[in-house]
Amino acid sequence: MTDSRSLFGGALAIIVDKEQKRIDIALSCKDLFIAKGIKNITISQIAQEARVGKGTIYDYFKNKEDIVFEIVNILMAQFNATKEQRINEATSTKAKIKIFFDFFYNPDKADLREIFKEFVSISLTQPNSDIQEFLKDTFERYYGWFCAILQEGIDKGEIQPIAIDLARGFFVLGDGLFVTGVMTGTTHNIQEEIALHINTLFQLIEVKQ
Amino acid sequence: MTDSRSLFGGALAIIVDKEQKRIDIALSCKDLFIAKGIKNITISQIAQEARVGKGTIYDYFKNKEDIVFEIVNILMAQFNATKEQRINEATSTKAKIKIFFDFFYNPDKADLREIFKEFVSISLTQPNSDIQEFLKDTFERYYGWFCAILQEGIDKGEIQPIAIDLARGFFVLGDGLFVTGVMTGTTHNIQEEIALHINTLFQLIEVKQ
DNA sequence: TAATAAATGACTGATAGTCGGTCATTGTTT
DNA sequence: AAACAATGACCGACTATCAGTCATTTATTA
Repeated sequence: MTDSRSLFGGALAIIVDKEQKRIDIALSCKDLFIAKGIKNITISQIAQEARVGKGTIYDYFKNKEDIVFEIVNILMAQFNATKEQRINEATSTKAKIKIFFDFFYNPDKADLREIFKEFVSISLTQPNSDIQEFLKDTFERYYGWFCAILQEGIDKGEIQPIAIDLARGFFVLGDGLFVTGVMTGTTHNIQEEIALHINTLFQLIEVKQ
Repeated sequence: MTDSRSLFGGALAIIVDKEQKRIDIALSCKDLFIAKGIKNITISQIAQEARVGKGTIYDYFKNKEDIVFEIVNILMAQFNATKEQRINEATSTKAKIKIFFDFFYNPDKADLREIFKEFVSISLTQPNSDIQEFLKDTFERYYGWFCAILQEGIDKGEIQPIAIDLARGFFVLGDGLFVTGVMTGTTHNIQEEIALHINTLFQLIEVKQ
């Protein structure tokens, strides 16, 4: 844990990489959050799981919600790292879009979705400026990306220009299915539902040869 | 409060209409929930606002979340009561659909949305069987209704049959916009966004004369 | 040894939820 | 009509729990 040193002036004591330790603590209790949910964990349990004292948790996090935020940040960063590549591998616009939405159904991402669910719950009722900023950035980035995929499809002559006007509502499809899916307990066939919707929409917006 | 009596055997004491009192308590603290949010209210404050003792709250509700659930139930029932009429007043299918989504933008329903937001947050992470049932019923009912509106439009020759395949994704539009809107703090122009999406979609699914 | 950063867990204040007891109302008995 | 019995409604003091703080200890380096 004690690895990086202050470069300014003489460091007189242990200097830990605060950022790294924050990550270590967050990851060490990730499974606990996924298994039990934020409401059913205590800070003491978290501290125990992370092998640190209770007070130490507060040296690195504002509160429980802040830990969830960190976990989401870490997992999202990992997710984003591979996402671009996976989308680029697809050839058609339709395939790209399906992959674009795979966050919502990819079995490998079940953990991320579970934490994301907690995060959405927090974001709805107790957002802070960091969360707001994160959400806004993430949204804009993905939405811009989604529009770029559509535009590319238009430029290539695959889909009609009208697709751009559908972008916003289209983009929100995943969120809507996710939330209603979780709430009604019908998350099993989200992949099919997304596929059906995209296929149907493509019947309408595809450029006829 | 003391009105109905047990009909079986001799009733020996005051009998209050439990259902009505549950409603009275819920409504009396509705504004408190809207103003502060569930996290920032204590049961004591709620009891004070409702002019009852703290213990009495627990005679009628399991916990704070249960109160939010009751408020949502009440407001939704009021909302539903007028919804059918408002939709029937519209003539075209497109107009009906726009009204169908007005939950998400009608200024008169801001209170309902505020409570609904809390309710969604709760439903995501601490659902119980009552909540699950409520959500499932509500969902099925509205989805069935939405499909019926589309089908009617198809039967009338207003829109193409393909619209039915879009129903699920289309239906989820409001939820998606609502959640992302709240999370990114961009709830102001939901009405326009819904209108744009519907108009665009109608360009594609309308039956050309 | 002095200086400083990091870590800690006992402590505090707040609050959710419980429980034993009181009160109000009405049926029953005399 | 008075006394009593039975019961549901109501309540707030009490308990248990837990988030968050802070005085103290430990570790490291010069």
